[in-house]
Amino acid sequence: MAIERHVPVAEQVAILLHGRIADGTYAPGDRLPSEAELADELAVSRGTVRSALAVLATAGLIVRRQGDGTYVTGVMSAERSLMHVMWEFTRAIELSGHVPSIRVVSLQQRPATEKEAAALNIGLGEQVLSVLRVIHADERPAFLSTNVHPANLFTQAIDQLDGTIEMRRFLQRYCNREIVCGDMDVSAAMPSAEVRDALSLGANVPVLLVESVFYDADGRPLVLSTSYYGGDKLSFHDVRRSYPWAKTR
Amino acid sequence: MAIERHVPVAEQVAILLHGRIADGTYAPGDRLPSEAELADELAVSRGTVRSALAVLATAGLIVRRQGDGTYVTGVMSAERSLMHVMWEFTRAIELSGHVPSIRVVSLQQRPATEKEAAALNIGLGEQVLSVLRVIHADERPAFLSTNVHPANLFTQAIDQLDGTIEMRRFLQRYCNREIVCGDMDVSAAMPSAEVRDALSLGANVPVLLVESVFYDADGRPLVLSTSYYGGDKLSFHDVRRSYPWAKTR
DNA sequence: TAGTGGTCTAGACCACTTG
DNA sequence: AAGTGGTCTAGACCACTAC
Repeated sequence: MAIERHVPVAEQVAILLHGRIADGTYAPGDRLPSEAELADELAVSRGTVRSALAVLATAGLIVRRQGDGTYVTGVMSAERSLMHVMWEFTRAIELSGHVPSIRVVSLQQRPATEKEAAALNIGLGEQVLSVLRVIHADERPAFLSTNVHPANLFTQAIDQLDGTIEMRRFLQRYCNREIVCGDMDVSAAMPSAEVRDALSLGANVPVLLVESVFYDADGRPLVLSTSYYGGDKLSFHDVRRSYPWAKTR
Repeated sequence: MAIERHVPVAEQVAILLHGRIADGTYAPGDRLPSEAELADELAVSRGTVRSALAVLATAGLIVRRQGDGTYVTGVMSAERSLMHVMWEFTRAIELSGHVPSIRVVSLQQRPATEKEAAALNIGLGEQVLSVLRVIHADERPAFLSTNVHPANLFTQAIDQLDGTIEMRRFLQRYCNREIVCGDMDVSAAMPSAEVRDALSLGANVPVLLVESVFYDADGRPLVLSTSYYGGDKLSFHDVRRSYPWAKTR
């Protein structure tokens, strides 16, 4: 028998409301029913409705105005931060209207370099799993990406691993770990000959270089990722996350 | 008599706990008192304590583990997203250990171009306020930035505006608007002669180009910002914001 | 098993916007 | 004045972890 997963009520409410926005029951510009009405209709407490609405508001799907009401914005994507782009290349490519595919160049286990050991918080020379891939958009190479994981996260033999799945799912499936945050460096660079080749670029075309370390909820490094992007630009949406009380005087 | 600002209890609790973490009362690695103990000590409800802790957890200052406890992480900066970097250049420069300064190149009012009108959701040819600035780090130019605002946000005469203050404060002070989210494009580019000059760059050095539109809580565009960054790399920290239920199956 | 954080409820009052 | 979202409370039960 499958594990019975307890699904929080607020989550179910959020999914339900998300569905109503997605299918146009609540269309962009519409005002949603009040918290009290929703609580009444769904037979849950007002606090539960508020939790669900807070999720949708944070995602940008709705806007809430005290004394007025809750309105549908028309924004539908909740996963457009730069971090999401970097850990879910294919979704980012889909969102921009192209067809993604992942090709594995190499997948190997080897000792960590000094830089990798420092970033992943492991001993120098400890084993790492290194995955080099090219992510295509409509059969044209877009990203050249190297993911380096601490090998001790994995229990499977290396030839059991499927390198064509997205980094985040890869970590979920094989390590049962969830990416929660990341430190990222973005810079402009002239590509080396290898990178230029892999991305089929002309001469004298700069690329974006994104170097990231992603962590789980406990702050453990899961992956050091180095990605070159040869396309036009990376687009994303960001929402404020500073302290609400951090007013500028 | 000054306006009496009502300060939510949860916010006061968050500030208090933030202070205890900052001053080492709760040191990195320490376990915080339980929610019940904090609620008891501060004479507030457990829900209020939870709200405060949620803010600190989102900022990354603490980690919470069900059945175990709440722990201090050692991470102190809550404002390191790329969006914050782009709207608070000087803070980003400070965080990287340098001394920032802002120099205004020009500040003028003129009709909007087609691109500006589209981005700012105003009519073509409506007036905009355009601010061109160079942001220095330790007397070396780091960013060349143009901010274009809808002129109708401003009531002051143009010569009353102080262009040396940060964009976010600028909007707060003169328009009473708060930046809440933004759409951003990041790309690598070869700088034009003017940009190369302004940033004192050598030949054949690529720059980062960040084009952003920032919005207030109601989705109104406040500014179209175009920034060139001539330094090594932009570093920032990002926290997951996808739907908690958006599990990858 | 005791104690932690996670969720939900029902009710109250406040701040704000709209008519 | 009526109705909205924003905040806070007190209490309950559950899921999980450490001992």
